[in-house]
Amino acid sequence: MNFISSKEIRESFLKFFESKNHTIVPSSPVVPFEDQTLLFANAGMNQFKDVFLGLGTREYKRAADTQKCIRAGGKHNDLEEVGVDGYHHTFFEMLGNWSFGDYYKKEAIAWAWELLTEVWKLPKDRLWATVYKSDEEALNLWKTETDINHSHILKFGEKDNFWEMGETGPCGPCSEIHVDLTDNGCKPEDVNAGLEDVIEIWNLVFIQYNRDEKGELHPLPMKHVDTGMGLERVVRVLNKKKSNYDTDLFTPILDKIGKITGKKYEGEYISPFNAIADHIRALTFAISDGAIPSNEGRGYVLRRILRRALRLARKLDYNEPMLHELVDTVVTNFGGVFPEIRDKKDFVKNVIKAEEDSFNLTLDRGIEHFQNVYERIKNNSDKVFPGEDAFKLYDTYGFPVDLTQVMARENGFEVDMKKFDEEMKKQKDRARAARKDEVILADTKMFELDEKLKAENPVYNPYNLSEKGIKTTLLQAKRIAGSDLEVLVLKDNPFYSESGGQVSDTGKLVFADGYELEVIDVKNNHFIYVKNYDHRNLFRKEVTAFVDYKRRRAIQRNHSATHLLHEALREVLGNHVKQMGSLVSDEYLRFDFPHFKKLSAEEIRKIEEIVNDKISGNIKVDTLEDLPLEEANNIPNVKKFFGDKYGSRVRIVRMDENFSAEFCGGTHVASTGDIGLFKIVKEESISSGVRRIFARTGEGIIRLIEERINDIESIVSELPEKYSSKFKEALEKIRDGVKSADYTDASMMKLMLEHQSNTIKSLNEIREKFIEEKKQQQKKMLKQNIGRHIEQIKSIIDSSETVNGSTVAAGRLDIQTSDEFKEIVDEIRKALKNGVALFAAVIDGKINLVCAVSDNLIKEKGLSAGKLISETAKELGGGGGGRPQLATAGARNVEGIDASLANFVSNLKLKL
RNA sequence: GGGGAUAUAGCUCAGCUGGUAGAGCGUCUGAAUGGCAUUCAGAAGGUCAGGGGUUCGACUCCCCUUAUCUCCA
Repeated sequence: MNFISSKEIRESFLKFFESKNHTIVPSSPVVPFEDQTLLFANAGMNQFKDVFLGLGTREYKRAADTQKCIRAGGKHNDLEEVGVDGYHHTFFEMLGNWSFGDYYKKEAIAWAWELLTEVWKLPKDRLWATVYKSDEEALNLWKTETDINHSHILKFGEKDNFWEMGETGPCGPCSEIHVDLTDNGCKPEDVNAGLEDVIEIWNLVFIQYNRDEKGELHPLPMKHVDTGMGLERVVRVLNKKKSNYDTDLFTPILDKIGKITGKKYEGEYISPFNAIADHIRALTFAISDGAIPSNEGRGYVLRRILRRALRLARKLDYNEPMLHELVDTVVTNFGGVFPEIRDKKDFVKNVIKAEEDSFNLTLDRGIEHFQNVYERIKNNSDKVFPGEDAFKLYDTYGFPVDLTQVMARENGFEVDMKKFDEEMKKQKDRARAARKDEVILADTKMFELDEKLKAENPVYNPYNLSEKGIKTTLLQAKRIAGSDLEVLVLKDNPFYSESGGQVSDTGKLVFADGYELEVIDVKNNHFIYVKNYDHRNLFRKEVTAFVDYKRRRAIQRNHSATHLLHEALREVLGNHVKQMGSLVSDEYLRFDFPHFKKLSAEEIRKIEEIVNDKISGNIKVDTLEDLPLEEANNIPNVKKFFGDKYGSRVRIVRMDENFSAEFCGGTHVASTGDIGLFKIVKEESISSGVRRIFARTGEGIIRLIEERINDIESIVSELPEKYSSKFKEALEKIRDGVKSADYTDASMMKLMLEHQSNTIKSLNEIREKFIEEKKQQQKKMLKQNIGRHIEQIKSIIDSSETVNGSTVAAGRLDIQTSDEFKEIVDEIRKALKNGVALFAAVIDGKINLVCAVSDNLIKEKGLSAGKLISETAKELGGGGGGRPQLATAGARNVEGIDASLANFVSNLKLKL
């Protein structure tokens, strides 16, 4: 058989199913932001999960695709295995075809056979089929629909041939196709035996049951087909290679690794080469789809993959960052099928380079810690590097244990790996135990419409808002146990319910008899929270619902501004910018997106300029209601949100056809001019690689100005009169200006903000100058005072008695602050050549004591300042200590000072 | 979600069982040299991350918060 490229194989698969009336769909992102239960896309069916669960539908009944998948860390794949053999991967492509309630086993089996044997020309006598032990239907179809050797159809049990999505949910029997690559042909018992030469290449799953909580199976009204075939494996089989890495999916990357490191792809180098080639594919695809290496969740999986690749690069004697250099090769080879990696190329390289640098830093720190441990143990005769220390290096400082082993061996030591593994097990047990304690509190049933309510057809329509309110009736009222909150359901609900980052509306309900209830929150479209409901019977009573109109309009300004900001960010920073989180309230808007460095002042200025230009253009905001999903997807540059699921019909909000279009269920201004001024007030990092922007619009700008005035006032109030007077005047003017300001006048707002910024700037300069002046003054004072104290100390010492040639000095010092007291402590020893001195000072009503003893007396008489001072301190109701030369203490009994000082002198005389 | 670690001068970090906050590099000043590299002498520079507690006294011990690093899930 001649060489067939991976590109041809991928294309022929899709073409084959297209000819069988399948819709070819793009791969879903490998990073499933909308599915919290899944770290990475790990099978082709992920994007159709909602269909199988009966929650969603598609425009088509047959589909085929090649799906980007990542399996790392979980049950399916141990990261440490990748590269060692020829068929484990972190990243791979899964070819698949699906039927949603359309064709079933017969076609699935016939077509699979046709593709494998007629299109790809695999020898029929080398193929084996397996079916679920009781699935006679599939067994017979293999016999009637294909010309497979009947002795090559085998039955297996649950483990191999029954597929389940989870503990409950859709499931069914499957039928696998295995290929025999042995030299002389295999026997039936070799299938599913884990042999390298007899491998499964295609799994056909027939979803026909739903498993309930009791574990019982119920037939599904709609039966589905879900198949999966690993591209890497197929390419290897069709090209008769021993290893997946010997295919054109990997060889260009392996060549590039060889070029960079100068090593040949042979012998002990094969496994690191393979692993690096595998890992760079995973990293490139995952980062392109929006994941970023970090210390938790999927980001952490990426970090581990990247660090493993770097560790293995060291086995190729290459210690420099090199992974980012491989991105180009990946993009050249896969950018045609997956254009997203081409678009994000530079971003991916930057992220990888940054992470490589950060790992090098971690390694440097780890080496230091290794040295510390080694210094401690180097003279040990057993030459064992303790497992606890190796674990600590790994656990706390991220230093890979294999590097510890290498470094230990270089010094003739061996790491105690048994102990290391024990520590690791403890760590895992801890994490697992903590997981069990989790309690799920969410009472979701509270916010679902029951059958009775559904029959009433309650309407959720927050879009056509009027200040006059809307008349409707009350369908339900339920108290939340243990609270003063009541949950109401209206026939028509005009209150927006939190979604897509936009906060819920507030407002009030007014009943015909004048009874009013305040609306404080809305959940799941229909459920309205009110406070202090007095339990009168309101069932089916007429009510007028008033949304807090002013607040809603402020929210809408921020929401529309968020859309403009999103597109402006993409224009200024690049198209890797995606919404990772968003909050739209009446006060401000918040927007999170992936970006690897701080935004510069210039970038922020540009972004604001673009948004404000669009505002001053007063562009009409279009809402396309109830658009078919497919049509919506075709809108150029349309943005979807993570965290939202879309049905077959969607809502699009568009501002300027060439600028911004987003899937969005939120409410917006009529035209952009209503927004007023847009101003970014803060830009920060919330985790590595993720930035957060806070911005304000419209009335929020006025609030911003007012907040700033308060800031300025508090600064001014700290300043002395000579600096503050002119600012006080300016403040009054601004306050007056704000009162009469019109927030829709964007240029006026802009002027006010600029003027204010300048004021704050010059104010801060003056403040710093003032603080510096004050500080210098205090220092000068301190010096002067200390000079005085030293004089006092000297005079006390000079006028003290001497006993046997040694001075015995004691006295009170006139010191007010503990700073000054600290400063004079070592001056005492300087002034005291031969003798003992004890000084006391009362600071803040407490006694501070210091005692000094000259060196000769410590040696000759065994005196200790620490002991002496603690005796005196005890007398005075305190304690203290220190070294023999010098000690300090504190006490409370101020009246006793003079007596204790006298006592001290007379006691000492006896000792000298 | 759970565990470990770190936060001290502009930078890199010491600081023991509570009792005088330090080093190296950098900065500034001065000296040596025709200039630079360099050498020597001196100086400035600290809310010991923030907040609470224990204590006569906390950089040090305890608790909380924040930020960063790291491992496990």
